[in-house]
Amino acid sequence: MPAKKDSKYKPGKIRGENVDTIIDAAEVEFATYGYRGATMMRIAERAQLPRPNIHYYFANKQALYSAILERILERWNESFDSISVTDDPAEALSRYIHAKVMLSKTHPLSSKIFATEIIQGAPHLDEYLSNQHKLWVQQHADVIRSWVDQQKMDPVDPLKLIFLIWSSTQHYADFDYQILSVLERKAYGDDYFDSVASDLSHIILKGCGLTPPH
Amino acid sequence: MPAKKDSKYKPGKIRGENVDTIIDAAEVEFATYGYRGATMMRIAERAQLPRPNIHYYFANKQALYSAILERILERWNESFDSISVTDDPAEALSRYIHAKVMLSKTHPLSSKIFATEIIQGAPHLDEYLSNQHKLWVQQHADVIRSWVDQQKMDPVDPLKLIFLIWSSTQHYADFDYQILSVLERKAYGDDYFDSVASDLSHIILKGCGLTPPH
DNA sequence: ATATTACTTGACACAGGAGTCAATTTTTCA
DNA sequence: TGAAAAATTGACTCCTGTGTCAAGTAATAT
Repeated sequence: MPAKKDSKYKPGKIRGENVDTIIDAAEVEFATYGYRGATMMRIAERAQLPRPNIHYYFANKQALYSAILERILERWNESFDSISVTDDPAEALSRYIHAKVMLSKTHPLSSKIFATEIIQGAPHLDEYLSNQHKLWVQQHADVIRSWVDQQKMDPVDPLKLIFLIWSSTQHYADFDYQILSVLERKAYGDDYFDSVASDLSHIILKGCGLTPPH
Repeated sequence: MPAKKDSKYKPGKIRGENVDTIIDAAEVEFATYGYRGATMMRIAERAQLPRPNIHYYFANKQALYSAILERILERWNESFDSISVTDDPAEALSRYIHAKVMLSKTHPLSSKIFATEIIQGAPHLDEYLSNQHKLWVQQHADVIRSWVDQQKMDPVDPLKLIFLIWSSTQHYADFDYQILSVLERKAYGDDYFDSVASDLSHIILKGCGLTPPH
């Protein structure tokens, strides 16, 4: 186990850099092969480090994977200011959709790792799903329900609306290969995600009886 | 290589049964661990057959996986009657959404395997994506475009509408663990998928300026 | 009944991958 | 500059998983 506690020596500039390099390499690997399919060997190659060096920073594959999941969940939490009962639904939903689409743009690997994890039964996210995550959903569903009660929008099922937003926005990160194949492109264009956000907002908001802001 | 050509002996009742058992077992395994993470050993255990027996029917892991992908694509193709320019958009889209939701209900494992395959870069579906699949999408996008041109619906981007329908419907198969965790259930209720189909239809059709049929 | 083919299965060889360790080099700071 | 901690890395062990093979048993057709 590498140093982490009190020591009169610098805990690490090198450490920080290497940890980042390793995590970046591992994200690609885990997104491409899933947890079981990923190998420490390929992660080491991608990071351009000898394999034992990876084990110097992360005791084992599981620890490395956990570190990555943690980083993903942190980002998720940071990225979303909560919505509230007094918000304008059109405004709030539109912003949320935009934020989710931008996450797909900026962190597609995170989205893929998370998606794979869920598809495969969330073996490493059980606890998160049934605690933090469930709470988040319930709170936000409550807000949507209150908007419905205030007749600010059509009587849609709040959970299904949340699932609709998640699925349609994450799709552009998770299924990028399929989409790019259809588009006959190698990569998304510069402002493709902007158009996705605005098109999705249009359909979803209008579908809920709301008028997209400005 | 097992017999397949002319032989005066029965090619196999036993064969048929075993192949089915193996494929069923393998679907669970591939959906749960992805191609690389899956092991022939666990597939054999699930199928309750000795491992070499699996190799008697499928030369190797790749062959078994290919057989499964093929079966999935066949089902996909069977399940969808094409839509056409003269169809009523509301009718046609609503039917398509319903059909896709029902595929999520009846074949969640197929959906997960397909999703994982795409997320990981479609290494085994390259050819399908850039041929058959691309054609299908282009044809259907053309129909939607013609509906737009005929002013039968709002001027939505046909591709983004197709992606929206795919993502929102497949989500209930692929992300079942997440959804069930939020719903605090062990499995979907009997008519949950019906409500999904109708709620999604409502939002998406209305979002495109259409009125849901009946 | 028997020859022929289909199917079964234990035992093996081999490769890939995880994790360890000890010896060494580099960095740090007093 | 030198002692201590951090970081690197080659070499090793052990395990899991794939695919093969040969010797067997069961099914089938004449």
